[in-house]
Amino acid sequence: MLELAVLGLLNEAPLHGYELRQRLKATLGTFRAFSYGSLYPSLRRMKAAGWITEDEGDAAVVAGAPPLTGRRGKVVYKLTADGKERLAELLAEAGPSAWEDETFGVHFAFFGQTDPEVRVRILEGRRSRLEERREGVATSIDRTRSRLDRYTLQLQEHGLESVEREVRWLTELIETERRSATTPRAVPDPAPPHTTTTGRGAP
Amino acid sequence: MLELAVLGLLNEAPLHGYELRQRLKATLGTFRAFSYGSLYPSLRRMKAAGWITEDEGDAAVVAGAPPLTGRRGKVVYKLTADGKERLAELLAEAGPSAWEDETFGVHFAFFGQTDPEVRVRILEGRRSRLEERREGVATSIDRTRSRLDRYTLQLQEHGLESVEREVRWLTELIETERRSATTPRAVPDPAPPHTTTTGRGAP
DNA sequence: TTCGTCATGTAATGGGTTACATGATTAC
DNA sequence: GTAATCATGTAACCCATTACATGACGAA
Repeated sequence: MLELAVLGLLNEAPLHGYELRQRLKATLGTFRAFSYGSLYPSLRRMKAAGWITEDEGDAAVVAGAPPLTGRRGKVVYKLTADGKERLAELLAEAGPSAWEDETFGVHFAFFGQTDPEVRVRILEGRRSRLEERREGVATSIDRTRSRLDRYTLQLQEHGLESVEREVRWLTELIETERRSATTPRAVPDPAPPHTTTTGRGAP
Repeated sequence: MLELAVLGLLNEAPLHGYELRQRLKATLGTFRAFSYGSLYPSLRRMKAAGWITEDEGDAAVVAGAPPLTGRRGKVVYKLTADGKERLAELLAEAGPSAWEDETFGVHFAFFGQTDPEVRVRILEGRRSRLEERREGVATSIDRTRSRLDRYTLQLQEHGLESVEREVRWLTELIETERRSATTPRAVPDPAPPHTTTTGRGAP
């Protein structure tokens, strides 16, 4: 998880740990947050694995500065060739490991770096996963409605509506993906001639 | 978490492990699932703590059955007096431990056993927590909108809408709570005058 | 000079999961 | 009899969190 997120971000630009965490928050939004307590050890592991290297940052760049005792300047990390390979591998995953609750958001956040076909497969995988869940909850509600207490029922229904909402969202995304897939012209990147789909129109 | 859920369920009726897990699924719905790998050890701990006791279930009830070698009949658990006390303690919590993402659903599921004032405080706590988050995400989106890639933006907006939706839900719940608090008459159960959101219309 | 925030890190702990192992009971 | 599902449990692991410790740097 963190692995994909870090590799994905570093593939856009070299960053140091602190910065990385801010970007993580900004990129994943409500979806997930990571603490330094997991970030730094993770960076260490990834460095050991040869996926990233430390690139001297600001602090050390001060040229002939006296040999700093502690040497605690910023440590800027960047991807190695192996790291890019590893990232490609992670981005190519199109199974449950990409569409389960804990992982989907991170994979989605890096769809910009993901193969279009993989994107669609992940979106569809998640959608059918959620559809199953919707059926399960819906029948569970129907079976037990009368016995359920007021609050439990409310919780079930809110959950059900959340799932339904996400299914609709996914369906829209899938349609958009298909349209741009069958229209290989244009759509080279997010900023096409005019505003395109960026539109936050009425629901 | 599991602790509250288990105590809450056992307070409604004695159950054995397997049953407990089914009920857990049915009660928490989309919100959370627990595996046996956490359930059974948890039961063992709670037994050691004196909150629950094993009550002979079906298998052992078979009267003068020959001394079963393994003796692996169902083990029905029930609350002890200490367990009820512990449950009351957990249900009285009205701080972050009750309204954070991971915990709120479980607390909400047992609102039926929770003091009305605590209910409102938890609902309000969660709502203001979510409102903060909403502000954070909203400004983050505005600040970075132009730089964000298509998918990241989509993820942010979906997240934002989810948060806004939950805030509205909470607001409705809070109002309902207040109404029944100031109108001690009636309201012994769900059946409201108009169907509100219960509507599960055509697919 | 003191406060906030930038910046890096470790140790202890936590709360679960997966995979495995076992066996009883029920339905066909 | 055999498959499904009910039923209980353990061991190994995972991925993170919290709390702590340290220190540089800029602004008030």
